[in-house]
Amino acid sequence: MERAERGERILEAAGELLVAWGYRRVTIDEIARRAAVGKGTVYLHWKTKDALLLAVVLRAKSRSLHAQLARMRADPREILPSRMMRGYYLDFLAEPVLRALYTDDVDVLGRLNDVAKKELAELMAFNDGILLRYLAVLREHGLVRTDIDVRHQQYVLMSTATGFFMAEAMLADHAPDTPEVRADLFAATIRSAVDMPVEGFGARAVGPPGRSGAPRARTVEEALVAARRDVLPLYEQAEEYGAREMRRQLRG
Amino acid sequence: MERAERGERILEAAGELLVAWGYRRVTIDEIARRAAVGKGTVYLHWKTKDALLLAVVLRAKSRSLHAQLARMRADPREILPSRMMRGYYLDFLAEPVLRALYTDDVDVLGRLNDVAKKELAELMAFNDGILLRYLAVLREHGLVRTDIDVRHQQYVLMSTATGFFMAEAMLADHAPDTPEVRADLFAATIRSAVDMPVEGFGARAVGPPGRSGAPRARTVEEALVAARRDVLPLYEQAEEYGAREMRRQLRG
DNA sequence: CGCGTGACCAGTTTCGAAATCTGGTCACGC
DNA sequence: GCGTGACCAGATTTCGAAACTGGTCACGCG
Repeated sequence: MERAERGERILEAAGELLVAWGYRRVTIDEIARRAAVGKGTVYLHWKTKDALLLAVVLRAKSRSLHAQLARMRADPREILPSRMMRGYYLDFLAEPVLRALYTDDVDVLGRLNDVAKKELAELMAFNDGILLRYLAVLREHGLVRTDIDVRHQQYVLMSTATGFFMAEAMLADHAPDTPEVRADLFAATIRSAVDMPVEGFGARAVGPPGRSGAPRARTVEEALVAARRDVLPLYEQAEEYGAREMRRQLRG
Repeated sequence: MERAERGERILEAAGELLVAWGYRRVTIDEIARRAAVGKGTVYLHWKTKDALLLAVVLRAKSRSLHAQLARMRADPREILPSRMMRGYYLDFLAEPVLRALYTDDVDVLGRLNDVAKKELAELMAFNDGILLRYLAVLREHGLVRTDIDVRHQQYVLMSTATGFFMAEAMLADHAPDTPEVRADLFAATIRSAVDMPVEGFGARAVGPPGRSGAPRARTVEEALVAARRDVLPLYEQAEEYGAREMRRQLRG
């Protein structure tokens, strides 16, 4: 049990340094000093520096994913794109590592070696796939607009998210002061652009005819619960992928 | 007439080089060579290198603004945020200088001297003000949603635009292939998030009670034409500002 | 006389080699 | 057997010298 706790301390120290100094300036020596272990010990846990810092990022992402899952389990409405992205956005702001990843992106990602870059690219491709399947599921259940091609819808989602994330750094001056307000604006944008509008329908009838035999839900609430059954496994899969990837970077 | 044509050639050469090499690598010597004038001649036209390159950017922006105005004069619907941003986006993609400004932004803007930075910051602040007044005008005429604070609405507009602009560089892989499709997705996003929804209303009744004595328009068409009367001067003002700024950078 | 020019200057950037630092290893010893 | 830090090769930083570049201006051509 000594071992795991030590690894944890190393990850913690690496995370702090990554946020405070940026990738370029972080040194293994300093990480070891902060974690109060010998330098060699760091290499008993991770193959390379990149593997360690990748693990830091993966852990932050995994935490965010975990929170996401908890929210969705607690309230099926959280599977709606607007709600989901709202949560993601707030987690992103609260998690310094993830924020640094976007704010400093050149600094943080520019110096990764090719292996780590490939891992990260794979992770993003994987997440891309998950997002696409997620949108397809919601479409089946009449929970997102169907007047746009799924891939286009995904592009809209990604672009808008990129915009609000980048705005944190670029439009900092003119931005509404509280993260919650910004999150709400982001959510409202996604809701009107991606979520299936329900108000107009009296929140009763849902969406278009579900293809491929998905049973037609009567109320939005029912559709949400039904869709959640299909969405949760996707997120669990994403979580699993991250965990597996993190394990792959370990020694032993 | 010799003079103006010469200045034009210099601007042209500077623009080409800016796009091809990025700000850092552009040299006055090379600009002069390409424009087939002596180096000193460049300084007969502009006070400094930064003034010249700022002029290149301002001219590109001015061209975009000019096209915008032409579109709005031709069709009042072009004043709607979704339409306006769509045009802006396409111009942006078509104008290499503007595109380079976003793609390379660190490279292009990072090296400007303090004076040029201040000018640019002022320009952006000015445009910010214009955008705000533009939204206020449209609101008066019931052409944009009123369920959001104007400043928040502006933030949504800027963030979303930032996202679609950055996506050009960041999401290049997964992006729909034609600029027009991307422009349409952008426009659709803005439309649903910012434009006043009209379909549901049968495109007849318009918006909320106009305050401050603006006469209540009966149809969307009428509202558009009325709003255009107030919007055009704003854009002309922006154009004027750019022209003035450009003149300020000249010799004599 | 006036406009365009390129040699010229000062300040900045680039270059290159020496010096320093850092990721990663491994023989040691607790 | 696990943790450690001295150690090594390769990468990065440093720093003075060399090269370049923005900007000026005395010249001379028309």
